[in-house]
Amino acid sequence: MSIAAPFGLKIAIINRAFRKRLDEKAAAMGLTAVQLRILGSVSRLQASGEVEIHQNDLEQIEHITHPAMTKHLQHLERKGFIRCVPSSQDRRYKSITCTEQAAEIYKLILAQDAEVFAELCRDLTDEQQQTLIDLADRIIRHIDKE
Amino acid sequence: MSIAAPFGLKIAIINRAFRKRLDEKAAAMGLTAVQLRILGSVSRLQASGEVEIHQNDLEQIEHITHPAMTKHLQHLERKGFIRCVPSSQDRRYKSITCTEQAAEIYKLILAQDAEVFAELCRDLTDEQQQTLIDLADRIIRHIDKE
DNA sequence: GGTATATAAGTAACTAGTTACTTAATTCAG
DNA sequence: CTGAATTAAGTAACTAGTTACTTATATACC
Repeated sequence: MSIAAPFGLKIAIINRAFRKRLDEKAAAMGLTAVQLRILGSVSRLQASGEVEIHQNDLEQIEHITHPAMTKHLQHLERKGFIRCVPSSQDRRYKSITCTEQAAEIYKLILAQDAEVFAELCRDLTDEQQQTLIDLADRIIRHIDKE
Repeated sequence: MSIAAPFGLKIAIINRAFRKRLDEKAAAMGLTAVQLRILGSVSRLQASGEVEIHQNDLEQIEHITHPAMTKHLQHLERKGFIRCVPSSQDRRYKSITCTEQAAEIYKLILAQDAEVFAELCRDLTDEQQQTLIDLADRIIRHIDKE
């Protein structure tokens, strides 16, 4: 039944399955999958010594549009995971920082994402899993070219 | 940048890119990508001689939850693409039929999905494209097992 | 026949995403 | 130095998806 389906549907099905499983793990922190992933990116950039993190940067990393990211950051700020202040250099930018409780969260999100991946791809060999990742990367590179 | 990203993010990025492109094609008929896909499933079931099509069946095919499907069908009915009547056998079910204008739409959605697939996977060989489809099918089979 | 259970569908309230538009700060041309 | 173009962020209104709950019909057991 799923086998004859259009590819767009297959991607949508896998995407929903992935998010559902990650949502369950993220709920333990009072977050959703997407919020946790964004928080992870802030955490990683901060740990890597980035001078200032802007909403703009996160939009490019997550491939999310402006209004969506605005809402995610408002949720994260309201829950006390991040803090946003206008940049002193250019007051159009807002400078985003993690609070202490979120400092090393990027390790957690990476681990949990890997768990869900392993769960969904249990029927695939290690080699097939790596092939899948490579193919996905190639498609994303193509998307980024445009 | 995308290369080091968690796999869940990669799937989400590809899913959004796919839906955006399909949305643009579907807009020519006054529909969204998801609505067009559901209409295609109704059309295909009807053409294959299914006795009665229920909301239930469509939810399983599309892997969509009940409330989401309820809204999609309401949109499709309001726009005149489908018609819903209570089944005479069991009045809990609603029996869904395409109007004439939607009769062979499943061919259109298949063609447009294939176009978007080809566009996104332009940098992949035919063999790699087939591998991708096979791996996706295997993951979906695993999801269905649960 | 009458009550308990199961099942199809609908509703409420929420997060996630989109396009189109507005606001505010900066930059650059004259 | 002023005014136009650029750019970061926010808002409005919408579709898409979720969980949790309600309603209504049908079945099954007594």
